[in-house]
Amino acid sequence: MSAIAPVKGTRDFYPNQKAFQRWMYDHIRAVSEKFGYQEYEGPFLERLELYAAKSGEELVQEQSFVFPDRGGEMIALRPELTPSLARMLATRSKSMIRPIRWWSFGPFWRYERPQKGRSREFFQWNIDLLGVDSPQADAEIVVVAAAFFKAIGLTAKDVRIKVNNRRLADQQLDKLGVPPERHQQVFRLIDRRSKLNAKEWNTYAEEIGLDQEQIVGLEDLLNNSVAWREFDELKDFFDAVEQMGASEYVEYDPIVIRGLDYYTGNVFEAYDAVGEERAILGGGRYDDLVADIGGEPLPGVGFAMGDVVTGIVLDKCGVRPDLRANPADVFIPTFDESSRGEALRLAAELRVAGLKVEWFPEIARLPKQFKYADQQGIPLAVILGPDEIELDQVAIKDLRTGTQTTIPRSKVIERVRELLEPRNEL
RNA sequence: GUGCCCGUAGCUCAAUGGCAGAGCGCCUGACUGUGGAUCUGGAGGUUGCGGGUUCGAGCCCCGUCGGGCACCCCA
Repeated sequence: MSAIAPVKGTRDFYPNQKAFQRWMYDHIRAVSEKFGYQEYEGPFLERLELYAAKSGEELVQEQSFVFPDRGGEMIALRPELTPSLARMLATRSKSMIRPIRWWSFGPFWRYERPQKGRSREFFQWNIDLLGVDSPQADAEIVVVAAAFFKAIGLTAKDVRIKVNNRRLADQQLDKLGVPPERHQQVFRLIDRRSKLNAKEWNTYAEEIGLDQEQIVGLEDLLNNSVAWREFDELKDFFDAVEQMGASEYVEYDPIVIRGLDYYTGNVFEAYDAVGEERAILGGGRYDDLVADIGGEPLPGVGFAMGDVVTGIVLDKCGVRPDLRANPADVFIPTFDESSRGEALRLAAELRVAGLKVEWFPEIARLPKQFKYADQQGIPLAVILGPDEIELDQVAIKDLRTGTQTTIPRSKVIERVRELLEPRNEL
Protein backbone atom coordinates (compact mmCIF):
# COMPACT_ATOMS: atom_id res chain seq x y z
CA MET A 1 0.00 0.00 0.00
CA SER A 2 1.56 3.25 -1.07
CA ALA A 3 2.11 6.07 1.37
CA ILE A 4 0.27 8.52 -0.84
CA ALA A 5 -2.86 7.26 -2.51
CA PRO A 6 -3.31 7.83 -6.22
CA VAL A 7 -5.92 10.33 -7.36
CA LYS A 8 -9.33 8.72 -7.61
CA GLY A 9 -10.14 7.41 -11.04
CA THR A 10 -6.58 7.56 -12.38
CA ARG A 11 -4.52 4.61 -13.55
CA ASP A 12 -0.84 3.79 -13.38
CA PHE A 13 0.59 2.42 -16.58
CA TYR A 14 3.23 -0.18 -15.75
CA PRO A 15 5.44 -1.16 -18.68
CA ASN A 16 3.23 -4.01 -19.91
CA GLN A 17 0.15 -1.80 -19.67
CA LYS A 18 1.95 1.00 -21.43
CA ALA A 19 2.95 -1.53 -24.09
CA PHE A 20 -0.73 -2.33 -24.57
CA GLN A 21 -1.58 1.34 -24.89
CA ARG A 22 1.24 1.75 -27.36
CA TRP A 23 -0.07 -1.20 -29.34
CA MET A 24 -3.50 0.40 -29.51
CA TYR A 25 -1.95 3.73 -30.48
CA ASP A 26 0.07 2.09 -33.25
CA HIS A 27 -3.10 0.58 -34.75
CA ILE A 28 -4.95 3.88 -34.41
CA ARG A 29 -2.16 5.64 -36.23
CA ALA A 30 -1.92 3.00 -38.94
CA VAL A 31 -5.66 2.99 -39.65
CA SER A 32 -5.95 6.80 -39.52
CA GLU A 33 -3.08 7.23 -41.92
CA LYS A 34 -4.41 4.53 -44.21
CA PHE A 35 -7.36 6.82 -44.91
CA GLY A 36 -5.19 9.91 -45.26
CA TYR A 37 -5.82 11.53 -41.88
CA GLN A 38 -3.22 13.79 -40.24
CA GLU A 39 -2.32 13.75 -36.57
CA TYR A 40 -2.87 16.90 -34.50
CA GLU A 41 -3.17 17.82 -30.83
CA GLY A 42 -5.05 20.42 -28.85
CA PRO A 43 -4.24 21.85 -25.43
CA PHE A 44 -5.16 19.83 -22.33
CA LEU A 45 -6.44 23.02 -20.70
CA GLU A 46 -9.24 25.13 -22.19
CA ARG A 47 -11.45 27.94 -21.02
CA LEU A 48 -14.63 26.54 -19.55
CA GLU A 49 -16.71 28.74 -21.83
CA LEU A 50 -15.51 26.76 -24.85
CA TYR A 51 -17.60 23.84 -23.63
CA ALA A 52 -20.47 25.99 -22.43
CA ALA A 53 -21.12 26.81 -26.09
CA LYS A 54 -22.45 23.52 -27.24
CA SER A 55 -21.73 20.52 -25.07
CA GLY A 56 -24.46 19.29 -22.76
CA GLU A 57 -25.19 21.21 -19.58
CA GLU A 58 -24.38 18.23 -17.43
CA LEU A 59 -21.01 17.87 -19.06
CA VAL A 60 -19.98 21.41 -18.28
CA GLN A 61 -21.46 21.83 -14.85
CA GLU A 62 -21.06 18.44 -13.25
CA GLN A 63 -18.48 16.46 -15.11
CA SER A 64 -15.53 18.67 -15.83
CA PHE A 65 -12.45 19.27 -13.71
CA VAL A 66 -12.60 23.05 -13.36
CA PHE A 67 -10.40 25.55 -11.51
CA PRO A 68 -9.78 29.28 -11.60
CA ASP A 69 -6.39 30.47 -12.79
CA ARG A 70 -4.65 33.31 -10.95
CA GLY A 71 -6.53 35.89 -12.96
CA GLY A 72 -9.84 34.32 -12.02
CA GLU A 73 -10.47 32.77 -15.43
CA MET A 74 -12.32 29.45 -15.20
CA ILE A 75 -10.17 26.73 -16.74
CA ALA A 76 -11.25 23.17 -17.53
CA LEU A 77 -9.17 20.05 -18.04
CA ARG A 78 -10.50 19.08 -21.43
CA PRO A 79 -13.44 16.65 -21.16
CA GLU A 80 -13.59 16.16 -24.94
CA LEU A 81 -11.70 17.28 -27.99
CA THR A 82 -14.30 18.32 -30.55
CA PRO A 83 -14.76 21.89 -29.23
CA SER A 84 -10.96 22.39 -29.27
CA LEU A 85 -10.90 21.11 -32.82
CA ALA A 86 -13.71 23.49 -33.75
CA ARG A 87 -11.83 26.37 -32.13
CA MET A 88 -8.59 25.53 -33.93
CA LEU A 89 -10.41 25.37 -37.24
CA ALA A 90 -12.51 28.46 -36.54
CA THR A 91 -9.37 30.59 -36.36
CA ARG A 92 -7.89 29.25 -39.59
CA SER A 93 -10.74 27.79 -41.58
CA LYS A 94 -10.48 30.39 -44.34
CA SER A 95 -6.98 29.30 -45.28
CA MET A 96 -7.42 25.58 -44.94
CA ILE A 97 -7.73 23.32 -47.94
CA ARG A 98 -10.72 21.07 -47.66
CA PRO A 99 -11.57 18.37 -46.92
CA ILE A 100 -9.76 18.34 -43.60
CA ARG A 101 -8.94 14.90 -42.21
CA TRP A 102 -7.47 15.03 -38.70
CA TRP A 103 -6.97 12.53 -35.89
CA SER A 104 -5.61 12.66 -32.36
CA PHE A 105 -4.95 10.40 -29.37
CA GLY A 106 -4.52 11.79 -25.88
CA PRO A 107 -5.75 12.15 -22.32
CA PHE A 108 -9.09 13.55 -21.17
CA TRP A 109 -10.67 14.11 -17.78
CA ARG A 110 -14.20 13.84 -16.46
CA TYR A 111 -15.28 14.31 -12.90
CA GLU A 112 -17.44 11.23 -12.62
CA ARG A 113 -17.84 8.39 -10.23
CA PRO A 114 -15.43 5.75 -11.52
CA GLN A 115 -16.73 2.29 -12.30
CA LYS A 116 -16.13 -0.43 -14.83
CA GLY A 117 -15.31 1.11 -18.19
CA ARG A 118 -15.28 4.62 -16.78
CA SER A 119 -12.39 6.41 -15.11
CA ARG A 120 -11.72 10.06 -14.42
CA GLU A 121 -8.59 10.14 -16.54
CA PHE A 122 -8.72 8.25 -19.80
CA PHE A 123 -7.36 8.27 -23.32
CA GLN A 124 -9.35 8.86 -26.43
CA TRP A 125 -8.91 8.53 -30.13
CA ASN A 126 -10.61 11.38 -31.97
CA ILE A 127 -10.96 11.41 -35.73
CA ASP A 128 -12.83 13.91 -37.85
CA LEU A 129 -13.56 14.69 -41.48
CA LEU A 130 -14.48 18.32 -42.03
CA GLY A 131 -15.41 20.63 -44.86
CA VAL A 132 -17.72 18.13 -46.51
CA ASP A 133 -21.36 17.48 -45.81
CA SER A 134 -22.20 14.18 -47.43
CA PRO A 135 -23.46 10.78 -46.35
CA GLN A 136 -20.35 9.34 -48.00
CA ALA A 137 -18.16 11.34 -45.62
CA ASP A 138 -20.15 9.94 -42.70
CA ALA A 139 -19.69 6.49 -44.18
CA GLU A 140 -15.93 6.93 -44.45
CA ILE A 141 -15.65 7.82 -40.77
CA VAL A 142 -17.66 4.75 -39.80
CA VAL A 143 -15.60 2.57 -42.13
CA VAL A 144 -12.45 3.86 -40.42
CA ALA A 145 -13.91 2.62 -37.13
CA ALA A 146 -14.68 -0.77 -38.69
CA ALA A 147 -11.16 -0.97 -40.14
CA PHE A 148 -9.73 -0.31 -36.70
CA PHE A 149 -11.82 -3.07 -35.13
CA LYS A 150 -10.67 -5.47 -37.78
CA ALA A 151 -7.04 -4.44 -37.27
CA ILE A 152 -7.09 -5.14 -33.54
CA GLY A 153 -8.80 -8.48 -33.96
CA LEU A 154 -12.43 -7.63 -33.24
CA THR A 155 -14.69 -9.23 -35.83
CA ALA A 156 -18.20 -8.24 -36.88
CA LYS A 157 -19.34 -10.97 -34.49
CA ASP A 158 -17.64 -9.19 -31.61
CA VAL A 159 -18.70 -5.58 -32.21
CA ARG A 160 -21.47 -3.68 -33.96
CA ILE A 161 -21.60 -0.08 -35.12
CA LYS A 162 -25.16 1.17 -34.77
CA VAL A 163 -26.30 4.12 -36.81
CA ASN A 164 -29.24 6.49 -36.68
CA ASN A 165 -30.01 10.00 -37.87
CA ARG A 166 -31.07 12.97 -35.76
CA ARG A 167 -33.18 14.50 -38.50
CA LEU A 168 -34.94 11.20 -39.18
CA ALA A 169 -35.65 10.81 -35.47
CA ASP A 170 -37.04 14.35 -35.35
CA GLN A 171 -39.23 13.69 -38.39
CA GLN A 172 -40.54 10.50 -36.83
CA LEU A 173 -41.46 12.30 -33.64
CA ASP A 174 -43.11 15.11 -35.62
CA LYS A 175 -45.29 12.53 -37.33
CA LEU A 176 -46.35 11.20 -33.95
CA GLY A 177 -47.36 14.70 -33.00
CA VAL A 178 -44.63 15.21 -30.41
CA PRO A 179 -43.87 18.95 -30.26
CA PRO A 180 -40.24 19.89 -31.02
CA GLU A 181 -39.55 21.11 -27.48
CA ARG A 182 -40.38 17.63 -26.18
CA HIS A 183 -38.02 15.79 -28.48
CA GLN A 184 -35.12 15.92 -26.05
CA GLN A 185 -37.20 14.26 -23.34
CA VAL A 186 -38.39 11.58 -25.73
CA PHE A 187 -34.79 10.92 -26.81
CA ARG A 188 -33.96 10.35 -23.18
CA LEU A 189 -36.89 7.96 -22.93
CA ILE A 190 -35.60 6.08 -25.98
CA ASP A 191 -32.18 5.89 -24.41
CA ARG A 192 -33.64 4.20 -21.35
CA ARG A 193 -35.48 1.53 -23.21
CA SER A 194 -32.98 -1.20 -22.49
CA LYS A 195 -32.73 -0.25 -18.82
CA LEU A 196 -36.41 -0.30 -17.88
CA ASN A 197 -38.98 -3.06 -18.12
CA ALA A 198 -42.06 -2.55 -20.26
CA LYS A 199 -44.23 -1.27 -17.44
CA GLU A 200 -41.66 1.18 -16.07
CA TRP A 201 -40.97 2.42 -19.55
CA ASN A 202 -44.66 2.97 -20.17
CA THR A 203 -45.00 4.89 -16.93
CA TYR A 204 -42.03 7.05 -17.78
CA ALA A 205 -43.47 7.73 -21.24
CA GLU A 206 -46.74 8.88 -19.69
CA GLU A 207 -44.86 11.09 -17.27
CA ILE A 208 -43.29 13.07 -20.06
CA GLY A 209 -46.70 13.60 -21.61
CA LEU A 210 -47.07 10.94 -24.29
CA ASP A 211 -50.53 9.44 -24.82
CA GLN A 212 -51.08 5.72 -25.43
CA GLU A 213 -51.30 6.18 -29.17
CA GLN A 214 -47.97 7.98 -29.22
CA ILE A 215 -46.36 5.34 -27.01
CA VAL A 216 -47.49 2.57 -29.32
CA GLY A 217 -46.29 4.58 -32.30
CA LEU A 218 -42.94 5.12 -30.66
CA GLU A 219 -42.55 1.42 -29.94
CA ASP A 220 -43.30 0.68 -33.57
CA LEU A 221 -40.59 3.14 -34.54
CA LEU A 222 -38.05 1.55 -32.27
CA ASN A 223 -38.84 -1.91 -33.63
CA ASN A 224 -38.65 -0.76 -37.21
CA SER A 225 -35.27 -1.81 -38.53
CA VAL A 226 -35.92 -0.68 -42.11
CA ALA A 227 -36.98 2.95 -41.64
CA TRP A 228 -33.61 4.04 -43.02
CA ARG A 229 -34.62 2.85 -46.49
CA GLU A 230 -37.05 5.75 -46.78
CA PHE A 231 -34.47 8.29 -45.70
CA ASP A 232 -31.93 9.38 -48.32
CA GLU A 233 -29.21 10.45 -45.92
CA LEU A 234 -29.10 6.97 -44.42
CA LYS A 235 -29.71 5.14 -47.66
CA ASP A 236 -26.73 6.84 -49.31
CA PHE A 237 -24.73 6.26 -46.15
CA PHE A 238 -25.35 2.52 -46.11
CA ASP A 239 -24.66 2.28 -49.84
CA ALA A 240 -21.26 3.89 -49.34
CA VAL A 241 -20.48 1.65 -46.36
CA GLU A 242 -21.27 -1.35 -48.52
CA GLN A 243 -19.09 -0.06 -51.36
CA MET A 244 -16.20 0.33 -48.94
CA GLY A 245 -16.66 -3.23 -47.79
CA ALA A 246 -17.62 -2.69 -44.15
CA SER A 247 -21.31 -3.61 -44.17
CA GLU A 248 -20.89 -6.53 -41.82
CA TYR A 249 -19.95 -4.19 -38.97
CA VAL A 250 -22.64 -1.56 -39.51
CA GLU A 251 -26.41 -1.57 -38.94
CA TYR A 252 -29.31 0.82 -38.49
CA ASP A 253 -30.61 1.16 -34.94
CA PRO A 254 -33.34 3.68 -34.08
CA ILE A 255 -32.34 3.58 -30.41
CA VAL A 256 -29.01 5.35 -30.97
CA ILE A 257 -29.45 9.05 -30.30
CA ARG A 258 -26.29 10.39 -28.58
CA GLY A 259 -26.36 12.79 -25.68
CA LEU A 260 -24.50 15.73 -27.13
CA ASP A 261 -26.46 18.71 -28.30
CA TYR A 262 -24.24 19.51 -31.25
CA TYR A 263 -25.03 16.51 -33.45
CA THR A 264 -27.17 17.38 -36.44
CA GLY A 265 -27.34 14.39 -38.79
CA ASN A 266 -26.14 10.82 -38.80
CA VAL A 267 -25.07 9.57 -35.39
CA PHE A 268 -23.50 6.25 -34.39
CA GLU A 269 -22.16 4.18 -31.53
CA ALA A 270 -20.20 0.94 -31.41
CA TYR A 271 -20.94 -1.75 -28.85
CA ASP A 272 -19.76 -5.22 -28.05
CA ALA A 273 -22.11 -7.66 -29.76
CA VAL A 274 -23.64 -8.87 -26.52
CA GLY A 275 -24.39 -5.29 -25.58
CA GLU A 276 -23.18 -5.67 -22.01
CA GLU A 277 -20.55 -2.96 -21.98
CA ARG A 278 -20.63 0.76 -22.44
CA ALA A 279 -20.23 2.22 -25.91
CA ILE A 280 -16.75 1.60 -27.34
CA LEU A 281 -16.97 4.71 -29.48
CA GLY A 282 -19.55 7.28 -30.45
CA GLY A 283 -19.86 10.12 -32.88
CA GLY A 284 -21.81 11.76 -35.64
CA ARG A 285 -22.27 14.76 -37.85
CA TYR A 286 -22.02 18.24 -36.39
CA ASP A 287 -22.59 20.87 -39.04
CA ASP A 288 -22.98 23.98 -36.89
CA LEU A 289 -20.30 23.59 -34.26
CA VAL A 290 -17.47 25.51 -35.87
CA ALA A 291 -19.78 28.42 -36.75
CA ASP A 292 -21.12 28.40 -33.19
CA ILE A 293 -17.62 28.81 -31.86
CA GLY A 294 -17.04 31.80 -34.08
CA GLY A 295 -15.69 30.52 -37.35
CA GLU A 296 -16.90 30.12 -40.87
CA PRO A 297 -19.59 27.51 -41.23
CA LEU A 298 -17.72 24.22 -41.51
CA PRO A 299 -19.57 20.90 -41.55
CA GLY A 300 -17.92 17.96 -39.88
CA VAL A 301 -18.30 14.35 -38.87
CA GLY A 302 -16.22 12.36 -36.42
CA PHE A 303 -16.09 10.07 -33.44
CA ALA A 304 -14.26 9.53 -30.18
CA MET A 305 -13.16 6.14 -28.86
CA GLY A 306 -12.08 5.58 -25.26
CA ASP A 307 -9.23 3.25 -24.33
CA VAL A 308 -10.95 1.77 -21.28
CA VAL A 309 -13.99 0.11 -22.82
CA THR A 310 -11.97 -0.93 -25.85
CA GLY A 311 -9.60 -2.80 -23.53
CA ILE A 312 -12.51 -4.48 -21.74
CA VAL A 313 -14.02 -5.65 -25.03
CA LEU A 314 -10.65 -7.00 -26.20
CA ASP A 315 -10.40 -8.98 -22.97
CA LYS A 316 -13.92 -10.26 -23.33
CA CYS A 317 -13.34 -11.45 -26.86
CA GLY A 318 -10.05 -13.01 -25.82
CA VAL A 319 -8.00 -11.06 -28.34
CA ARG A 320 -5.94 -8.81 -26.09
CA PRO A 321 -2.37 -9.37 -27.21
CA ASP A 322 0.15 -10.70 -24.73
CA LEU A 323 2.68 -7.89 -24.93
CA ARG A 324 6.06 -7.53 -23.40
CA ALA A 325 7.44 -4.09 -22.89
CA ASN A 326 9.49 -3.69 -26.02
CA PRO A 327 12.38 -6.09 -25.33
CA ALA A 328 15.87 -5.59 -26.71
CA ASP A 329 17.09 -7.72 -29.63
CA VAL A 330 20.25 -8.90 -27.95
CA PHE A 331 21.31 -9.75 -24.42
CA ILE A 332 24.96 -9.71 -23.37
CA PRO A 333 25.82 -11.40 -20.07
CA THR A 334 28.67 -10.29 -17.83
CA PHE A 335 31.17 -12.98 -16.76
CA ASP A 336 33.94 -11.38 -14.78
CA GLU A 337 36.01 -8.26 -14.52
CA SER A 338 38.57 -9.39 -17.08
CA SER A 339 35.96 -9.82 -19.84
CA ARG A 340 33.59 -7.02 -18.92
CA GLY A 341 35.34 -4.36 -20.96
CA GLU A 342 35.18 -6.43 -24.14
CA ALA A 343 31.51 -7.19 -23.53
CA LEU A 344 30.77 -3.48 -23.24
CA ARG A 345 32.67 -2.80 -26.45
CA LEU A 346 30.64 -5.50 -28.20
CA ALA A 347 27.38 -4.01 -26.93
CA ALA A 348 28.36 -0.57 -28.21
CA GLU A 349 29.34 -2.02 -31.57
CA LEU A 350 26.00 -3.78 -31.97
CA ARG A 351 24.11 -0.61 -31.05
CA VAL A 352 26.02 1.34 -33.69
CA ALA A 353 24.84 -1.32 -36.13
CA GLY A 354 21.26 -0.40 -35.22
CA LEU A 355 20.45 -3.24 -32.84
CA LYS A 356 18.73 -2.92 -29.47
CA VAL A 357 21.21 -4.29 -26.96
CA GLU A 358 20.92 -4.88 -23.23
CA TRP A 359 23.79 -6.11 -21.07
CA PHE A 360 23.74 -7.34 -17.48
CA PRO A 361 25.10 -4.55 -15.31
CA GLU A 362 26.82 -6.66 -12.66
CA ILE A 363 28.84 -9.83 -12.34
CA ALA A 364 26.35 -12.47 -11.34
CA ARG A 365 25.71 -16.18 -11.68
CA LEU A 366 24.94 -17.02 -15.29
CA PRO A 367 21.67 -18.83 -14.54
CA LYS A 368 20.42 -15.62 -13.00
CA GLN A 369 21.48 -13.60 -16.02
CA PHE A 370 19.91 -15.95 -18.57
CA LYS A 371 16.75 -16.18 -16.55
CA TYR A 372 16.53 -12.41 -16.61
CA ALA A 373 17.01 -12.30 -20.39
CA ASP A 374 14.36 -14.95 -20.86
CA GLN A 375 11.85 -13.11 -18.72
CA GLN A 376 12.46 -9.91 -20.61
CA GLY A 377 11.64 -11.75 -23.80
CA ILE A 378 14.97 -10.97 -25.41
CA PRO A 379 15.39 -13.37 -28.35
CA LEU A 380 19.17 -13.60 -28.59
CA ALA A 381 22.12 -13.75 -26.22
CA VAL A 382 25.53 -12.87 -27.54
CA ILE A 383 28.13 -14.38 -25.26
CA LEU A 384 31.63 -13.01 -24.96
CA GLY A 385 33.39 -14.55 -22.01
CA PRO A 386 37.10 -15.20 -21.37
CA ASP A 387 37.09 -18.32 -23.59
CA GLU A 388 35.59 -16.50 -26.57
CA ILE A 389 37.89 -13.54 -26.16
CA GLU A 390 40.84 -15.89 -26.21
CA LEU A 391 39.75 -17.34 -29.58
CA ASP A 392 38.36 -14.12 -31.05
CA GLN A 393 34.89 -15.65 -31.20
CA VAL A 394 31.43 -15.06 -29.84
CA ALA A 395 28.73 -17.57 -28.96
CA ILE A 396 25.19 -16.75 -30.04
CA LYS A 397 22.37 -18.41 -28.20
CA ASP A 398 18.85 -18.24 -29.54
CA LEU A 399 16.77 -18.06 -26.38
CA ARG A 400 13.60 -18.90 -28.28
CA THR A 401 14.91 -22.30 -29.36
CA GLY A 402 17.81 -22.92 -27.00
CA THR A 403 20.30 -23.55 -29.81
CA GLN A 404 23.75 -22.05 -29.51
CA THR A 405 26.49 -21.62 -32.07
CA THR A 406 29.99 -20.20 -31.94
CA ILE A 407 31.19 -17.94 -34.73
CA PRO A 408 34.13 -15.63 -35.45
CA ARG A 409 33.67 -12.35 -33.71
CA SER A 410 33.85 -10.44 -37.00
CA LYS A 411 30.65 -12.15 -38.18
CA VAL A 412 28.54 -11.26 -35.18
CA ILE A 413 26.45 -8.41 -36.65
CA GLU A 414 25.68 -10.33 -39.80
CA ARG A 415 24.68 -13.46 -37.86
CA VAL A 416 22.51 -11.59 -35.37
CA ARG A 417 20.65 -9.88 -38.20
CA GLU A 418 20.00 -13.23 -39.87
CA LEU A 419 18.62 -14.70 -36.69
CA LEU A 420 16.36 -11.70 -36.09
CA GLU A 421 15.05 -11.67 -39.64
CA PRO A 422 11.85 -13.70 -39.16
CA ARG A 423 10.99 -11.58 -36.16
CA ASN A 424 11.05 -8.40 -38.17
CA GLU A 425 8.52 -9.72 -40.65
CA LEU A 426 5.83 -9.26 -38.04
C1' G B 1 -24.29 13.73 -6.40
C1' U B 2 -27.64 9.00 -4.26
C1' G B 3 -27.88 3.70 -2.67
C1' C B 4 -25.48 -1.09 -1.96
C1' C B 5 -20.96 -4.50 -1.87
C1' C B 6 -15.67 -4.79 -1.10
C1' G B 7 -10.36 -3.46 0.84
C1' U B 8 -5.42 -9.11 4.52
C1' A B 9 2.18 -10.36 1.51
C1' G B 10 4.11 -7.90 -5.22
C1' C B 11 -0.60 -10.84 -7.33
C1' U B 12 -5.06 -14.17 -6.35
C1' C B 13 -7.31 -15.21 -1.93
C1' A B 14 -7.95 -18.06 3.34
C1' A B 15 -8.29 -17.19 8.73
C1' U B 16 -15.83 -18.87 14.50
C1' G B 17 -14.23 -11.87 18.27
C1' G B 18 -8.65 -15.62 20.61
C1' C B 19 -0.77 -17.28 17.85
C1' A B 20 -2.03 -13.47 10.53
C1' G B 21 -1.82 -18.13 6.56
C1' A B 22 -1.69 -20.68 1.47
C1' G B 23 -0.82 -20.73 -3.84
C1' C B 24 1.63 -17.99 -7.52
C1' G B 25 5.64 -14.50 -7.97
C1' C B 26 10.46 -12.81 -5.86
C1' C B 27 15.35 -14.06 -3.60
C1' U B 28 18.60 -18.41 -2.49
C1' G B 29 20.73 -23.24 -3.27
C1' A B 30 20.81 -28.30 -5.71
C1' C B 31 23.77 -26.41 -10.84
C1' U B 32 30.89 -21.76 -9.43
C1' G B 33 30.24 -20.90 -18.51
C1' U B 34 24.06 -20.89 -19.85
C1' G B 35 16.99 -19.47 -19.19
C1' G B 36 12.19 -22.33 -19.25
C1' A B 37 11.06 -28.18 -15.74
C1' U B 38 11.60 -30.23 -10.63
C1' C B 39 12.98 -29.93 -5.66
C1' U B 40 15.54 -27.11 -1.01
C1' G B 41 15.69 -22.95 2.02
C1' G B 42 14.47 -17.67 2.71
C1' A B 43 12.63 -12.74 2.64
C1' G B 44 8.21 -10.30 2.47
C1' G B 45 2.47 -7.50 6.92
C1' U B 46 1.18 -1.24 11.61
C1' U B 47 -4.85 -6.57 7.83
C1' G B 48 -6.00 0.95 3.17
C1' C B 49 -6.02 5.03 6.94
C1' G B 50 -8.13 7.32 11.63
C1' G B 51 -11.13 6.75 15.79
C1' G B 52 -14.54 3.68 18.92
C1' U B 53 -16.60 -0.97 21.47
C1' U B 54 -14.07 -5.17 23.98
C1' C B 55 -9.97 -8.64 28.72
C1' G B 56 -8.83 -9.27 23.44
C1' A B 57 -10.54 -6.55 16.70
C1' G B 58 -8.39 -8.69 10.10
C1' C B 59 -13.50 -9.80 11.91
C1' C B 60 -18.22 -5.52 15.40
C1' C B 61 -19.44 0.22 15.16
C1' C B 62 -18.37 5.36 13.17
C1' G B 63 -15.57 8.30 9.86
C1' U B 64 -12.27 8.67 5.76
C1' C B 65 -9.60 7.17 1.31
C1' G B 66 -9.58 3.68 -2.70
C1' G B 67 -12.08 -0.18 -5.83
C1' G B 68 -16.69 -2.43 -7.79
C1' C B 69 -22.19 -2.57 -8.95
C1' A B 70 -26.80 0.07 -9.77
C1' C B 71 -28.74 5.10 -10.37
C1' C B 72 -27.30 9.84 -12.75
C1' C B 73 -24.74 10.78 -17.08
C1' C B 74 -22.01 9.16 -21.03
C1' A B 75 -17.97 13.95 -24.76
